Amino acid sequence: MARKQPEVTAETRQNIIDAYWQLIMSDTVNKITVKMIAERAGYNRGTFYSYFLDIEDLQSQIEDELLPSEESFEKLRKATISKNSKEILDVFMQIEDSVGIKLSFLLGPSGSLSFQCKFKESLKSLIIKYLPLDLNVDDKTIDYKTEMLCGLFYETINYWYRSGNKVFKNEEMISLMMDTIFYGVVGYKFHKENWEELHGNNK
Amino acid sequence: MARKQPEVTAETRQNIIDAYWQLIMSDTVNKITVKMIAERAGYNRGTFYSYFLDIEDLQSQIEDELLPSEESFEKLRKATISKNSKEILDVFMQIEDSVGIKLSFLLGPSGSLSFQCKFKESLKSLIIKYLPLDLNVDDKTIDYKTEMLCGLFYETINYWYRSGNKVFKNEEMISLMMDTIFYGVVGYKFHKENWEELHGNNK
DNA sequence: TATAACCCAACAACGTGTTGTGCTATAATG
DNA sequence: CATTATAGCACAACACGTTGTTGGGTTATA
Repeated sequence: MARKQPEVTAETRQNIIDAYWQLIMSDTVNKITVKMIAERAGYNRGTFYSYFLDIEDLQSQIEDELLPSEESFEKLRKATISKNSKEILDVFMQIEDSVGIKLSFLLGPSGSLSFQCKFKESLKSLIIKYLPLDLNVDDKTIDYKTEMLCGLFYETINYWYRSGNKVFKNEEMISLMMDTIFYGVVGYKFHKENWEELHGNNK
Repeated sequence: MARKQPEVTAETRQNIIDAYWQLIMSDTVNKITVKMIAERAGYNRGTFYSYFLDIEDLQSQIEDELLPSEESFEKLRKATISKNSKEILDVFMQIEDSVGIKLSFLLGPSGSLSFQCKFKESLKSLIIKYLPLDLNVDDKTIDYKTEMLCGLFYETINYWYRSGNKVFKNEEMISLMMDTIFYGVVGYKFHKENWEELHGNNK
């Protein structure tokens, strides 16, 4: 538990956080200790406990700052209404240098499962809140559809970060995602030859 | 390191593994130690090290046994060719009681990130190997499309396990997934009103 | 009676979280 | 201006738990 509560500084706190980021993002380290964080930050080990309960506490604090915000999706809602596609991009591709690097790490294989779950949950609740539903759709399937829509957003964001923004331009990426959402994963021909014959062209 | 290599039994090994499963699946425990595993299995702590290098070694061994197998997708390939939809279901929904429970746990929020990555990778390589591509599609986008197809498979499997197979029947689930893959995430009406006007109905 | 499978006790090494004490630079006070 | 005071941190030590290893002992089976 934090020992002396008032005797803390925002600067020292950030120094400890930065040291933690350096350690988890250097793939040479797998098991991180409080001692390592304190040494990297240039503080005594006891100082760590003046700022955080333990490593898990530190981790959850820095993760919460990286979740998709309410404001960003408010921008999306206005963008879909005002038909400004440029603003749609900005929401998901606001890779503000250091922030984008941290995000792509946490979302990756060496990242944090808890963060990925929280990220998906935030995405889902924001999608439900801001993206209007077609009321003609079966209530039974809408939950599944929402899950898939969220999944496509999530995977696209992940792909965007993994590809290092090199493969597609912003406009191409968002266009490709929208096409996939609205028209399906075209490109695999087995459905035309088999699937429609299986169930009949009932769609 | 395992001390006495020949002096081991498959039965004892399985008992230790079962004890580990009991511990990680009981949400009352968050930090698992070798001592806890040994006590739960009914063995001395030293016996654990005769069978596994450490907990991480145990974990990776049991995870590899749960990855989607080559045979299961061979069944899928034959199914798509022979147009037997029943066999397609069996591939992804062969929830053999205990196996399904373990799978859904590892794929969940309290599961294993390393397993989820290995699971996705296996899924991806199998999809690339067995699902035929439409050669008319742009090479640049096919990587992204494959990623999204894999994501939809993954999310559907996850949804299937999370819902406890209660919401949809097997046939309904696979039909819903196929529809989503081929025709997109219908149900959200914002695309008809906004998206097509944004980019023109160029698809 | 020999061996396989396991138990038991002990070990050094390391990480954890806490505590008491002392240092030093900056700020407040008479 | 000299002096106290305090905020921020260093340092050392503590009890405790986990780790991986080792040497020796036990028991049932063949």
